[in-house]
Amino acid sequence: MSSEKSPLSPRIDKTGNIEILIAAAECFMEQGYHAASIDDVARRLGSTKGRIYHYYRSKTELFFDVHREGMRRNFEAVTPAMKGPEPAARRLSAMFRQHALSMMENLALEAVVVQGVEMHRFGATTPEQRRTLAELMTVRNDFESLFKRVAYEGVEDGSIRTSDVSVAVKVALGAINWLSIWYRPRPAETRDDREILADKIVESIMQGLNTPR
Amino acid sequence: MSSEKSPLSPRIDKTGNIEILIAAAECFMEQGYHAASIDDVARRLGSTKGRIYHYYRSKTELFFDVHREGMRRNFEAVTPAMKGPEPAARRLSAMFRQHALSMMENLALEAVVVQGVEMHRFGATTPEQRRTLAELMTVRNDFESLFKRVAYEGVEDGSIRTSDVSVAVKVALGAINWLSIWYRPRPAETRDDREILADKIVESIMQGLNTPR
DNA sequence: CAAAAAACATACCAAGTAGTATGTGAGCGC
DNA sequence: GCGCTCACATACTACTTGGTATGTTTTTTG
Repeated sequence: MSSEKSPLSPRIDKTGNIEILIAAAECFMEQGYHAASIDDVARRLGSTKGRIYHYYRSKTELFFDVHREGMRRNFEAVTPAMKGPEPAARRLSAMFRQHALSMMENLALEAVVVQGVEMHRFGATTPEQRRTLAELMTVRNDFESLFKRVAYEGVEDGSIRTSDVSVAVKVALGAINWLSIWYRPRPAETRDDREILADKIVESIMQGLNTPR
Repeated sequence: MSSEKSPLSPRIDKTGNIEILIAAAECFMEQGYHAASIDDVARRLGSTKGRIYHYYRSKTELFFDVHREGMRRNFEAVTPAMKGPEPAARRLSAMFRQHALSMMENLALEAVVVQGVEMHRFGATTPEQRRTLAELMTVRNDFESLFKRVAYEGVEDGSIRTSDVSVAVKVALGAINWLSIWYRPRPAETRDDREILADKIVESIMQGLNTPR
């Protein structure tokens, strides 16, 4: 489920590879992809380049795998909430909520996802990298489509009203993704705190700012 | 109004300097700050490094000035809409609308603004750079405060209702800033097209997705 | 328990890039 | 028309950094 053929050692979930992904994500988040060196990532791991290049053939592939893992967790968080007997607006709310929580709890990974794959359009040289790039952008589109589908259901069952579903979904997802910019966990933060914040965000997205009546 | 003491030649608005800022913004947007080289920016200008380093002492300062110019245009777009006799909700809508239009019409500059100043926390070495950095983050806060202020007015005059003004504003601004990620002008796009899109975005922000009655 | 493979560490290099030092031609005051 | 400054272009350097080639140690396998 993780990815296609692994050209090197078994990628994700062997044991230590997730550590590499997290460390890389943190470096990429703090300094940006290009500014963060492989040595920085290794230093954060308390090891050296050798370890990283043992599992990843290039920095680009490392970035791609961070992106993949971030998106994987997004799907994992959201998909359970999208099916059910409730009206679509309810399910959509739940999806937004789960996505917001996923953003907060996988901050580094999701910050890298937000930083985006588009920037690598220039740098991607090998055909394999280009294929991977296209694949990742497809995944991002699929994720957005999840929300669009449920939103369209809501328009049909009358639980949602908007003049443009596509724009409305982009607005909502943008609001949530923006968490990676301003949200930073406070020292002693509990799960409840995050749920409260997520609820407020969902309220803003679903109800808007206007006085309802 | 642009900035304090200019250590080199008169920065903005001399004539050609704005060209440098735009070219730099486009490069930074496409490749990211670190991946874009000064030579890339110069090439886009049809000149060489010499021209850039004649006006800017370092790449970092160039980035800072791009950021400044982007924020300046944001203020320019939004401030006229914030005062007036209308209820605060109306004025806030107008501010959002203007901000969205500004994002679309200064896409490269604003993409750099969105890319963020935070990433330079690590790289900033000289004390002057650190001071500039703090200044720019203050400007960003001030910009957000503009919206918060009007939103609070709306809560008081009853035209706005939300459980947390601060979160609601962050949600709304995130939705608009997210434009820099997905919005790309179509080949033959008119001002009207952009206004239509801006209106849809504002509608989503103000009314939300839920069916109103 | 021997041997092979996995899991790293070390040492090194070639390429790209920020920044500098210096040259140069065009305009402009006098 | 002479010097002086502005507005760049050219040539060069010092340093960073992605990637590789090669050890070395631990684990697995037969």
